[in-house]
Amino acid sequence: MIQNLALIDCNNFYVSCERIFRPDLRELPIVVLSNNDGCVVSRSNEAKKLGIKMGQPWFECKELSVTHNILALSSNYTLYADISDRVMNILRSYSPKYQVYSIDECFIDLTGTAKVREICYQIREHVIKWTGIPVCVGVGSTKTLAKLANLIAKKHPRSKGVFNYNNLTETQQKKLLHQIPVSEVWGVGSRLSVRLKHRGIKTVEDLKTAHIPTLREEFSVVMEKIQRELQGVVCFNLEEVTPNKKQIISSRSFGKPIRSIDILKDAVSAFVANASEKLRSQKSHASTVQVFLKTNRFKRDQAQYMPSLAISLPQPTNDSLIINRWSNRIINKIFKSEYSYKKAGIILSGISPTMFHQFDLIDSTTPDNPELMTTLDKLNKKFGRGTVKISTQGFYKEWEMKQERKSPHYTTDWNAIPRV
DNA sequence: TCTCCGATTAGAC
DNA sequence: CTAACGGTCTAATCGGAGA
Repeated sequence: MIQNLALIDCNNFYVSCERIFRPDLRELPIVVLSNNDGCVVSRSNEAKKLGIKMGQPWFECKELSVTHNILALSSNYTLYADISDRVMNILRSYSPKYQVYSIDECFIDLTGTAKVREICYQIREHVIKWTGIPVCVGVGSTKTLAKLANLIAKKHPRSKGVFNYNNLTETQQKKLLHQIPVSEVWGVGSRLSVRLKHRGIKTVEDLKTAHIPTLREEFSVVMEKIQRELQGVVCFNLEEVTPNKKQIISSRSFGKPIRSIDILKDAVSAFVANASEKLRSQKSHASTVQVFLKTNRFKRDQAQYMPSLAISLPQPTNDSLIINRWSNRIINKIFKSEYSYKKAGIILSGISPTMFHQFDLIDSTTPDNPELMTTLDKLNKKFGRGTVKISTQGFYKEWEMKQERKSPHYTTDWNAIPRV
């Protein structure tokens, strides 16, 4: 039977989250900035119309923002994650088979459901009524086609936020795919679309009907799967259980350049706390710790230095204190005092489930302390991140990122609720 | 010269 | 006042060491 797979995608998600608590911002051109108030990562339709590009550095928008009074907000991920949870909880009530694909996207399997179109409109109404977030729904027989259908739902006002590709006749499908540039296909980014264009593949219909052996030769097995998906053959299944991460990264650009090793260690200990907490939450251990430092790559006139060093742990662990000791050693090794650093980070890899951990009975030099870590996680969850810290983490403020335009944590902090 | 494996890069969102 | 440019993850590819 043909799948009725729906992709629900929140419109301008971060901007929409901000607007829930600031109705005065509706209809106004606003954007949300990435960490460190660096780039534009979410735009209201009004901001899009004024020509603000996705990913554009905010300082480049200065002129536009002044002339058109565009408001920029720092990103508030605590708020967005909380709103996302609420949206996902509503969506999963429509089908037991679903996949939360990203913070603002979810696939739900509506195969076998009668009146798919009506249900999709109902979903839209339900979500906006209960959370205030506008969404669009695209339906197709594969993930790739559902994504494409969602694009139509977003772009064409006539669709009123819902588009079902499965309802089209073959002729209509062909005509539609012929109008969409290949760069809009899920998995085809800027570089691939240039290469495809080189081969004469410009529209989605071109890709769907392209010569298979050529496609395999010139591109990858992934491209072949994308083509099959466009033809209606399922190659990307719904992943109902989210697989454990194989690598956990925590890194950040600093608010200003850092020259002091102590401040760097302070910053990295915060990254360690963050990454190992994630590791513990998926009940895993890591066997490799890697730390990297970077100077500001945009300052062409300054000497660049981007050291990175990975070490294998004597035994796998998820203990923040142990990981922090190793990361400090790495920093001692790679740090050079003649540079100013703009970014640092930690990468945990060699990840395996906690239960497979082989205890080393002979070398018990630095035993980890699971009870301490569990307590630490509980306290930080209850009272907020950073309540209990490791090492000197948080002693220095110099490295903290710039966030000059942040909104309150409306839904996760009682004190943030405006008083009447 | 081949193979293995960690390191690095490319690409996506 | 001035300078100001994200973060996370996976897969593919590279390249050096040892067989």
